[in-house]
Amino acid sequence: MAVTMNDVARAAGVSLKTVSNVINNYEFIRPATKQRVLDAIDELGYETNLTARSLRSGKTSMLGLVLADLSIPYYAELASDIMKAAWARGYRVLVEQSGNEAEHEKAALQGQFRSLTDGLLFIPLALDAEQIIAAAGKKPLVLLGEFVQDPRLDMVLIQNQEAAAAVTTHLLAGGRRRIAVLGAHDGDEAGSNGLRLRGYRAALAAAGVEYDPTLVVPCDWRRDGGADATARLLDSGVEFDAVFGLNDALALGALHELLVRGRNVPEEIAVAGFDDIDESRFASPSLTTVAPGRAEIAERAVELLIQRIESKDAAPAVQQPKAAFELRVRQSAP
Amino acid sequence: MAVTMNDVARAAGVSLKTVSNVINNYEFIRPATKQRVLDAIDELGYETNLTARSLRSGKTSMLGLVLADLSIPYYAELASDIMKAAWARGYRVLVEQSGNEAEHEKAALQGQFRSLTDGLLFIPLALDAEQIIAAAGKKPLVLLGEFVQDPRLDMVLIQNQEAAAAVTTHLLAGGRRRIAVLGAHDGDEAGSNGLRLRGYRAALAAAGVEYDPTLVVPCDWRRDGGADATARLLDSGVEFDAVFGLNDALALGALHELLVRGRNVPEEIAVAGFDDIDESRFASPSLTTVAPGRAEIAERAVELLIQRIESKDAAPAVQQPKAAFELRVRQSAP
DNA sequence: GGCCCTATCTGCAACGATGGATTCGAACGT
DNA sequence: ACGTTCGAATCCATCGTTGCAGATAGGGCC
Repeated sequence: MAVTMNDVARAAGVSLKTVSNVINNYEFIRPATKQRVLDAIDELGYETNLTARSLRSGKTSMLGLVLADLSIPYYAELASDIMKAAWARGYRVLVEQSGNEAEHEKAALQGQFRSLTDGLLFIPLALDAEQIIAAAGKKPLVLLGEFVQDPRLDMVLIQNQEAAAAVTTHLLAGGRRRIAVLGAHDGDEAGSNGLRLRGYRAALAAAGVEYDPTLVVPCDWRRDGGADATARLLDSGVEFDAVFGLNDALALGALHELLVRGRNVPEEIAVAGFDDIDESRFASPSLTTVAPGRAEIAERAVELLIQRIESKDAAPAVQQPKAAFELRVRQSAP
Repeated sequence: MAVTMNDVARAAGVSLKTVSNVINNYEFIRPATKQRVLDAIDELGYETNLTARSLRSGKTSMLGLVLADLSIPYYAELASDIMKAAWARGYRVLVEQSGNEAEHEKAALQGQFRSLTDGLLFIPLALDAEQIIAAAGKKPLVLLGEFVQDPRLDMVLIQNQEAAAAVTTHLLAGGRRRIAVLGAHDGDEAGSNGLRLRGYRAALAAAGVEYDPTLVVPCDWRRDGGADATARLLDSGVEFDAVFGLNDALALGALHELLVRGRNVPEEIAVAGFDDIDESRFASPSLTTVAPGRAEIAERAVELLIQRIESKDAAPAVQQPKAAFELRVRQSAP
């Protein structure tokens, strides 16, 4: 049915191995022979069977990418960047959605599906460092951005704490003193929520503003989570003059709820987010946020993973410099 | 290095084939034997090598999905749905971004990468039916939603024309008479732009409103495309009392530009879109749009493709009923 | 001229699984 | 009692490539 190397070899009057050599750019082939093989390939419409190649060579040229859900804009945009970066280096990306559930994350780390990839990019949300190390197989693994550090794991970090502090400082500079935080729990330590909350507190402390736990509202990191949390906050009667969503979706949900309730943004209440997804630029009012260096993270993570795959030396996790972040001041918090 | 079936067989004291039989749930195996094999698998941490299985069985259990770019919310949400539908049926999805370029689409249809998948889901944007038929290989192929019909191809359609007509009719019912259209070219016929434009014209005609080509503004189907087009429209001095973005991104870009320019939405100018992406619900004002039945499309397309893969009969493209659409009336065009 | 080297091409054996035929008893029917 | 059937496990070939080791033939060197 399918055309194989054997068919090409027969058509070109050479051995199967020579066809293989041509395809793999083996150095010592007479130009005439090479041309004959290429012609035969063309004529028969031969295509390499990547499955067979993988089995024999032990490489799949695919990277796994585990994230919560593609319908979340930040992950979708990050996935897009990662796919482009991988593609440019001759790798494809197999995406797996964990739905933010520990079971799925664990399954993705161990699962059969790993035998289809040469390495894994992982955005952990439910698992902590210990669990990841326990569950991880022996193939290269690079963690992305959203996590606490651990010297035993390779990871590409964003400046969660510093960037969150920058946002908070910006809000403080605008005269805000009662800044609500959406998406964290008072006491969170690990994970991006913990780190961003820490940044918030550090900025408050630096400005001599007292930290008030009643301003910290836990919720899902999604638009409706942000809207609900804001509604609860308004209903509870807690006073606040700014909202910091720990990601843009939260901030946009909050923004929506505030406007629905007739609050003026930013005059009465300022709103800021974290991520700088494309949508934020076009919100009304446009959303002040911080860009964590998404493109850079994607590039670095892919680069690091491929390096681990291709060089056999299992070097211990090198401390990567963190990606540069950039505050984007827009209308919602000028 | 990796544990193979052979190792398991040795450990369990059975033949390699018996291990294979256990894994594939072969009916006639003594419970005791089965248990011994399972124990051995567990103990050795054996994992099936999917590459080898694919080579031998000729099936990869992967579906290809070609779309323009995951950073576009509609595609990201669709991809998410598709992956879930495929997953539920035991298939994985390998996403490929075409960037909306004919070359890339063609490459995706023919490329080596197809040897990694059992079939392809394809959202064509740059290629027309002829080109697709010419480029397509012999593996199953199902086209998604955004395209004109062709009896030679399998496809799952959305009601482009009807849904666009419904949006237009809604705007007309609100008293709007000068409805600008973003994202089409006067004269477009094929593709979703053509079909949606046709729906718009049909609705105008039904209401006895004259069609004015100066209200039709071509642009990229992205937020900034919509914003730019709106800016041009405003600058040109053409009068209009509503904007219909042929997708939500366009409408959201338009909404943003209108608000920046101080126009009242919806009092002065109503805005409506097409797709009902999650973001639209949370825009301010929230966006009136039409949901084309995304979940249904995803489900149907996956189902159809898998059916084609698993039943060898190459039945000619059955005319699928189109997915049901639903108008979502919100603040931007009440 | 004999020897080694280099360029060019070939053959064999894997990679790790599955399909199909086959073997070997034990149970069954008459 | 003996052929038949059926459950349970085994054996062999095979999927389409690539790695590694040959094989062959000119050419240059001494």
